[in-house]
Amino acid sequence: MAESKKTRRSSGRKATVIDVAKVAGVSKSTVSLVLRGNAGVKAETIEKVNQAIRELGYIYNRDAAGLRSRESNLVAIVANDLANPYLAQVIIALEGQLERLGFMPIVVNINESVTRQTDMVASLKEHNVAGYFITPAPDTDANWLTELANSQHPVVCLMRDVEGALVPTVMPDNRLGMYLSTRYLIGLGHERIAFIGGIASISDYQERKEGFLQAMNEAGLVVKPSDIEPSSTKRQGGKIALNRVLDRAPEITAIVCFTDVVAYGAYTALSERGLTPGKDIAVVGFDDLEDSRLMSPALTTVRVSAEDIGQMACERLQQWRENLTVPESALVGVELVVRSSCCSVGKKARGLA
Amino acid sequence: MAESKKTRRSSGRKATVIDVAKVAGVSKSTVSLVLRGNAGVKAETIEKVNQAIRELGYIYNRDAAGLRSRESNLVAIVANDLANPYLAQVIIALEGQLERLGFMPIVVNINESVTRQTDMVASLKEHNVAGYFITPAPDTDANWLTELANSQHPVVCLMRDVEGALVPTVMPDNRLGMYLSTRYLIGLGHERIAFIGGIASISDYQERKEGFLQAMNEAGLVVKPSDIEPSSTKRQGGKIALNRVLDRAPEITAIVCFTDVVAYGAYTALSERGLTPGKDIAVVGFDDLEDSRLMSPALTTVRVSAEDIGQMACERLQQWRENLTVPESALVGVELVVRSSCCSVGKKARGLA
DNA sequence: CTGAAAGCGCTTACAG
DNA sequence: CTGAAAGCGCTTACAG
Repeated sequence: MAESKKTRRSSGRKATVIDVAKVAGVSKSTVSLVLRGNAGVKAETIEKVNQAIRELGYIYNRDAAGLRSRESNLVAIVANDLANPYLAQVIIALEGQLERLGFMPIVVNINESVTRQTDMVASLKEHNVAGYFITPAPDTDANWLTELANSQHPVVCLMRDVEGALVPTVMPDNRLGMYLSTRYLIGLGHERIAFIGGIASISDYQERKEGFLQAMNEAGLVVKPSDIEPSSTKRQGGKIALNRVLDRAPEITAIVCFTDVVAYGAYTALSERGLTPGKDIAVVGFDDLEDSRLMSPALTTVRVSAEDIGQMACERLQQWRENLTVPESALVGVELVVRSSCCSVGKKARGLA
Repeated sequence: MAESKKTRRSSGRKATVIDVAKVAGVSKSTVSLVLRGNAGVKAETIEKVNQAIRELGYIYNRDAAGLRSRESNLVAIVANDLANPYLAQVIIALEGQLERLGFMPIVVNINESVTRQTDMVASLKEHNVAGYFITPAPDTDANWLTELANSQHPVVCLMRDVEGALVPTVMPDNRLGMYLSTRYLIGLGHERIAFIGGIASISDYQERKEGFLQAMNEAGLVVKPSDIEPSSTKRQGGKIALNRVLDRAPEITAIVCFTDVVAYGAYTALSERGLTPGKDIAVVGFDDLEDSRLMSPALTTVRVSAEDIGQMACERLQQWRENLTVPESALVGVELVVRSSCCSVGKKARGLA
């Protein structure tokens, strides 16, 4: 039995729909209906077909199916940086959603390079993917993105907005998140607060900075331009930025970090300066990575649910496919998670002591 | 001009090879030869064809091409855990290599689940990918893997070995790496050394443990079973494992960690215990992640070049495709990177003091 | 619910 | 180097 199966399988070419039809004793069309899960085929027939498929080791040929039907089950997740742990979480959330909808998610990494982004997307077009999720590379051309959406399939931007592009974006409420964390620090009595990390050419940086500035302005606190220090979003960037800012102004008592990873870098730099976060200086992050509650002290940060981002992004893809109408952008809610990395200061601290 | 282009593009169906042939004034066959980069077409003709392609906004249909030629430019990277930063580095290295070879790398995340692995690979088969790189999920069936390699396209395992599977594996010399780091600790005078982190059902865990035990045995040091504490490979796992091991035996003076991430968790736990790595206790990791030199103290660890893994894995894929012969497995070299997380102890420390 | 026929857009011999 | 023809393995109307 096992022997005969093996023989049949390895004998000659791969099985096709025709072979399956023969073995099942039905027509090609019927096999196709079963393969596509079409309603209205007798249960008994379905069973016969599936039996034949197993027997022959038949493998569905999606190249042929896609050529004829012009449809594809592939959805591309075009990721700007696979080494970014928050993005990894978003990808995982997206994958879960997409599979439930019957899509095959494939991720393509562009490493923050517009050139790679252009090349990879061109290849994906040739493969006729059903839709795109994309965290656009810095300096992505708005027209390029709009054309992708027009001429091809649904496109949803994640995490970053490309100004002028007619494409829905799903991203955290960056402004609100930073506003909340900054207000929290102000409430603890901090008056000289620095903002470190992030690359100025990306939309989320601008939004987070605005949230920070808004909170400061509302409290009547001035922000010196030199207290804002952009940097790479890697750990190393946080370390460098923190040192720059504290070298210039040791009187700073609180640090707002562009992301948790930047905050981790700040932790390192502080420790090398003999300063303890949560005691000598306050630090807040953004993202609430899994690791952040394991830092010591545990990092106070802004939580953005990767699950929510994945879900809202998928909803938009579906809406686009079904109604053929371009969905609205969406802001995902944020939440301040208070842990142990912030101390009180000044009158506030004395008052509490 | 811009106007006429637009009109042409949006008028009706997508351009095909036939349209390109008409505009270029050549035959379908010639267009195909140009598309496939076939040698032996006049430069002038190539230019005419490319001009027509641009003019029409022609998009190559890989479903049709794949159906006819049975070839594909897709190579799948089946990743067990996208949240693992070391794996992210390996993926990035692999992508670089694959693109130079003209492949389109797509990554598929299986989240350490055999079920997802089976499902995703089944889908990839339907898409007729040209080859597979795979970091097998725990409890992967050796026969399943062998069959994948037999019946389909080249398969190269990364990082983990599946015992009994007839598939080449490219992974670090785990045994040597741990042997080196343990010897180093022994050289610093440590006698009671714990090994923490890692999941026992995966090959790299066994190999790293063996390297550790070998060094201990050679030095005539006994290892209590309770000084070996497996755990998840996440940061949280390292934290828990460290606490378990030190709760049982506070006299332990050095910790060998399964990975750098586990070591990060150990750092957290130590700090909460009021212990400083590199002063009160020695810690070594494995992987040499980018972050490890930024920890404070900077982590002593075993470096494995992700670039080398990517390169050797690609070589094997190519060899398989070209010679139709299954390549040998390969061990990638390792290197001990001494930084500041290890202290001397006992006679050794006193001698130096 | 089933069958025979056409066709998706390429590539592949093969003849010129 | 080019052209006419066949065919890859499906899905899609359409007739029964």
